[in-house]
Formats: sequence, C-alpha cells, structure tokens
Amino acid sequence: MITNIRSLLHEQNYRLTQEREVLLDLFSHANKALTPIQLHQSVLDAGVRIGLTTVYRMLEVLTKIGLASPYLLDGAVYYTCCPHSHHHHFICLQCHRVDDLYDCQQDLSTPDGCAVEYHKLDLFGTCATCTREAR
Amino acid sequence: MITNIRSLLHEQNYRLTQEREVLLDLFSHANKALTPIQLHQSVLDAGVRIGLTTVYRMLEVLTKIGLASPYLLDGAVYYTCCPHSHHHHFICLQCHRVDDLYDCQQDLSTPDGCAVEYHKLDLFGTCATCTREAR
DNA sequence: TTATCTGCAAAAGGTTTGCAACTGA
DNA sequence: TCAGTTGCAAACCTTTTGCAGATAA
Repeated sequence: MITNIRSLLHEQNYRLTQEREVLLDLFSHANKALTPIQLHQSVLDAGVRIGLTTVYRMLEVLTKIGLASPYLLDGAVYYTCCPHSHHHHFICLQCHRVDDLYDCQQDLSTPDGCAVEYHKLDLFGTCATCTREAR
Repeated sequence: MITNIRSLLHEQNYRLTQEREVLLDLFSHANKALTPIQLHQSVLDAGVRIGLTTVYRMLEVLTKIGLASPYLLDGAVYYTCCPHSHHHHFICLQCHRVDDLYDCQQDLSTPDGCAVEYHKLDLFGTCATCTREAR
C-alpha cells in the first residue's frame, strides 16, 4: 500500500522526504480518521520531529492526488487515507475507526440534466470494539 | 415546509424570534448549500439586521434537531436545509445548488459486529444550469 | 415575569502564508 | 545544482464565549 503511495507521489514529482515517509506510514496504517493535529501528534509520538505546517501541506497534497479525503465529524475536519480508487466507508462515531467497503451497487436516479462526477457513501455507527466496550 | 419547521422548533421549546423567522425563510428556500457567512449576508440583503453570532447559534440549533446538516465543500463548511427525514443529495460543484433525492435502495454489507446508525449518500457533479452555461 | 435570545467585543482555534534555510533527485 | 520542502512566526479566518440588554411566551 505504502509502496503504491510512494510511486504515485513520485510520478507527480513530489519528493519523498524523511518527514513524508514517516507521516505516510503512520497515516496509511492508522485505519481511522485523524485530524491534522492528531496526525501531527502521532508523528511526534513516533519520535520524529515535524512541523504542524508540514502536516497541513502534506494533507493538502494527498487530498489533491486523491490519497486522502477530508471529513466533517463532530464539527472538526478529519482525514482518512484512501489509497484505492472507488470505495465507501464505515466510520465509527465513537473511536473514528474507518473500514473500507468495496461493493457499490449504487443506481440512483439523478435530476434531469445533471452530470454526476462522483458520489460519496458513508455509513456511520458503532464499530464492533466500541459496541463490546459499551457493555 | 416552513410551517413544519416552525412547529418543530415550537415543540422543542425554541422561540420564534423575528431574526429566526427571516433566517428560516431564506435558508429553507435557498435550495443551495450556504456558508454561515453567506447565510448571514443573505439575511442582511433582505434588509434585516442580524448578528453573525446569531446565525451560528441558529445553525447549531437546526443541526441539533435535524433540520440542517453541515457539509465540507472546497475546504469550507456549508449548510443545507433538510426538513425531511431520510434523503440524499445531489450537489452542484459549481454553484452549490442542492437537489434532494428520495429513492434510497441502499443495501450495503457492513463489517461484522458494526451497528450502523445512519448513512449519507451524496452525488456531486454539475447541475443542468451550470452545464448549460458552460457551453 | 422569566427563561430564552440577541449583538457586540473579545477570545479561541484551526489553517494559511512569507521567508530563509535545508534537502532530495 | 535547483526546484521542491521544511519550520517558524505571524497573519488570517472562522467559530465560540461572556455578558448586558432585549424579547417571546
């Protein structure tokens, strides 16, 4: 997965700096939606010095090339890592864990004359772990 | 529609101030996603003096009781008026016009043990008007 | 009458920008 | 070498909060 991200970045003339390596590694393995600040903190926690600005700029780049996508959750902006083309998400409202869903049988009628470019489908709820802990 | 909103607010012990009347009227007839600032401006344009703070507080209330929902579009937060229970959206990426879609044939498999509370499905693209203007 | 609501000003956050130094290719 | 990247500090904007005065019920 990370290899894919790396080559994609490379194709688009982005450099693989040490900061980016670590950030990408953590981000792509987080399996949960993170705020820029949380992502920044997790890089720091991994013992790598990085500026918050760099995290913002990195998320901007990743979003632009389609590897990340921003979410509004509880009024804050979270990012999920989306290294694959088209898929949907299950997002846990408790822990923000993200699961990818690949089967898409969408066939909605659209308003006349509208051209649909893409769609987003997200399921929200409580994941298995949080359901268990609630008991 | 506005009558519904009014009675719903009334039920929940919210007061129908003059500011809210105007704001609700404009918001529910906008048929497009608006930022708090745009909504504020449209109330001002209607000749009614209102504070931006009031708009924020009103959107908070509407969101809480399910009459509005926030969207992340181009990195900014937009609100759509959602006076009906379950439906989906077509959002024009050019003009932010919103069309409601009522047929929902969603039947996605969910990860084991996850409890889905609700889902969101949004189509993004270009509306008829913007398509026409592009030519 | 009173709990709610409003507007202002200030505070608080999150995000972006300018710039000089650094670094990957 | 040099275009891309980084970190810091400052600037920017959106959103929230405190509070005194106003208002719907």
